[in-house]
Amino acid sequence: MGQIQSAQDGISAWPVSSALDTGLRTLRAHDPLIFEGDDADHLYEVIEGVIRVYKVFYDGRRQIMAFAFPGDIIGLGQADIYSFDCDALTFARVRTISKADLLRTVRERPELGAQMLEMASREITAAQSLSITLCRKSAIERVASFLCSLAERRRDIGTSQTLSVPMTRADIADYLGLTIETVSRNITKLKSLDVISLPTPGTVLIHDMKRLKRIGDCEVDTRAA
Amino acid sequence: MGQIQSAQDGISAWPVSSALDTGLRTLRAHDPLIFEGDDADHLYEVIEGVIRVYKVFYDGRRQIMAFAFPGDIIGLGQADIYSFDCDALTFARVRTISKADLLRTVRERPELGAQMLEMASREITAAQSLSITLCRKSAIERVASFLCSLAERRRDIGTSQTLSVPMTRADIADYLGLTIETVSRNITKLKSLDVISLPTPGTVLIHDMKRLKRIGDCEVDTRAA
DNA sequence: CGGTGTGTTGAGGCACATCAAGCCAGGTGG
DNA sequence: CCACCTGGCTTGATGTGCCTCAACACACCG
Repeated sequence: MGQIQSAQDGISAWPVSSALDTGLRTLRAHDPLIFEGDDADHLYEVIEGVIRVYKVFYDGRRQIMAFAFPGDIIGLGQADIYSFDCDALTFARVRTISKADLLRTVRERPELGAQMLEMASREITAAQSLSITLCRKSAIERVASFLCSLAERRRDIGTSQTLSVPMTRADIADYLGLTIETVSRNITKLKSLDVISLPTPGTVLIHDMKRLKRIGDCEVDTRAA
Repeated sequence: MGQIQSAQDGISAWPVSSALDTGLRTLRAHDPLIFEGDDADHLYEVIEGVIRVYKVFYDGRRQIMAFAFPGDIIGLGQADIYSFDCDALTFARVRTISKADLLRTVRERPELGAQMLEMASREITAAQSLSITLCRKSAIERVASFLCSLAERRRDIGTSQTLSVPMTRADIADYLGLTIETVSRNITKLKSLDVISLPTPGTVLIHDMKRLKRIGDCEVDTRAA
């Protein structure tokens, strides 16, 4: 249970890995993958499961910077040492890619460099849109846009769909810059607005995708009861 | 007045531009450089002055995503069209770089691709740290870390230094996700803590760099009077 | 001289944090 | 079997940091 669909787009969305000597690694839930300060000599491509990328502060507060799903690459924005911690949210498999190998290969096949730049571009866009989410949006807008972005990763966009949400309220809170209580209250609010329901724990049923998206994009005034 | 030091590291920190057919463009304060939705066919390297990168929302609110200083590249994270607006904060000069030319050149000289990836990496790091600033920090911590990051761009880090701050309170507020009043109040608070002073408008004198940095890094409890 | 843009300061309100209590499911041990 | 604990989640009461609204100081300019 709680297991994310394995890469539905086939073996790997990222052609670089197929041109390289790569390894595989299997993680159980909560197994660590990267510690902040480690030598950043590898990239990781998520094959199955969900990986949690986060920073812990001196005072114990935690900012989750990303949930990495199958097809995502971890470590692109890292120079010599990693600036974050990283562990498995669920059972997961990742492909390990040596950065040294990768750079050598890119030298031989420049077109792969463009691919990597594109991946990096996407990561920049993601980080910037997270900035905006965290700064400009109200609590309910953050929760709504979080659910939307989960749904969008599942490709099959319709008006109604069920969504596996393997992360706890604490994970969501630390990703959205809220407390678990506020996350919980706003999920309840979305329920009472008939936009979603929770058939089982760890599952969200989206009734009205368009409305959820409008709320997440700040196009709805949700202050009324 | 209000003019930022021109690139003190010489002609260009970015070797790519020297290998390419590039153009130059001069902007007066408030001249636009990029409109959201434009074809993203160029990158821009700031030579002199400060460029403001921002998004405007349907409701008129504005999020400044970056202030670009000499040596910075604008447009790296953009696919086919720009997703932001961009104008000059001060008098500025930028080098225009055709993306098509650039890609062609990278194909011939793969080592430039690695350079670009590094630039992209830096941008990812910047965007992520902005996320954290916006989400985890109190108002005074945001203002302090903003001043610190301005000071760090000036390289010469000591315990005391004067800083040219060419942006208005509104710019700072829209960068930090605060209101102009809150920015003003917290600058006053930093003054009354004897960490900074304002010799003239547009100039900040940092008395205690270490303390400012500690505040910006959330290592100080500033709730007491 | 009034008009405009920028910055500062004060009073009050609101959204979210904090503190606290309780529900439910699952596990463990008597 | 029940008693008890634990972890995840929800809900309520209260506090607080920042926003909102408002007034004013100051420089610049036609």
